[in-house]
Amino acid sequence: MEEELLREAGIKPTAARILIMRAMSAADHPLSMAEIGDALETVDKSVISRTLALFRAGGLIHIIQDGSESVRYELCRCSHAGDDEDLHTHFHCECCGRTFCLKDIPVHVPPLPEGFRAHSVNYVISGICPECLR
Amino acid sequence: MEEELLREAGIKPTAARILIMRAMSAADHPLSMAEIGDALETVDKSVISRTLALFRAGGLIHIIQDGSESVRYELCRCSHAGDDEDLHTHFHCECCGRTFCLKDIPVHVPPLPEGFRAHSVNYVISGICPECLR
DNA sequence: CATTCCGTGCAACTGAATTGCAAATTGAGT
DNA sequence: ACTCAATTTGCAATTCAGTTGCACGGAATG
Repeated sequence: MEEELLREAGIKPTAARILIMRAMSAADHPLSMAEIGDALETVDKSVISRTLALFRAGGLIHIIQDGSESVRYELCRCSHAGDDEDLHTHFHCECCGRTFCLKDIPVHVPPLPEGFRAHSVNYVISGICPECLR
Repeated sequence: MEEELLREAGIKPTAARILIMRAMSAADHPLSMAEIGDALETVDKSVISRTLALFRAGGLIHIIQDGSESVRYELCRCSHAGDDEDLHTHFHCECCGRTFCLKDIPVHVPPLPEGFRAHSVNYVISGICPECLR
């Protein structure tokens, strides 16, 4: 339940925060700030902005840059242990603008050159989705 | 030489365009619009914006979203054949903000589910670079 | 040489996101 | 339950990157 998750992350579970969390877990794909705003008309975008920053600091969500104008946010499914990414691939449709989670395609993190320390990965494939293709 | 490249792409090689091209090939990492602007103080940002759009349409450059506030652009090294990405990995340092090209690490494009058509790939690893780590 | 086209640079605009601040809400202590 | 301090919320104003409108100027064309 949403309240639990927030408490675990040390975040006070207020009404707005629960709503935002719920909207994100209801969606089957990463949401932009604007999309969250549309889904939750009672919540101001400034609150969404601050809440997402908070969630991110708490390791509850991560960011995806899919090539659309705005950044998208997605709940972490993995246990959050510093490294904050769910390692699956995303697909961004250049035609309809939607972003899909390709849960079955894992991201493989290659061995990095000496001295680099990896923290997260952004792996997005752009192209045309089945619906737009037909 | 820069002029050649532009002509090949069907782009008239004007002074500003050659300067921008040169700045990009001089850099060993992808540049943001702002960085190009800093390097070329005589060229207006509107010109840079329009030029980058032109280069992109001509398949000369591609985009990288590395998690920093702004998008970065990089010259394509590969022959440009519709699919416009150089398939190597990038590393973005969360500390100093620089973006490195990991030329030796190829991006492997996985087989996609039925009906998806891939066009380009954005593969960026974020973390801490060797210099910031010490 | 005249005319048209295109590139350039300034200024104004756009849109996403953030910040300042006052009002509302929360929850801790009594 | 009641009060008070601290936090959260929502509005308005701001910021900032990037883009667009437009007029000037130089290059290409006939």
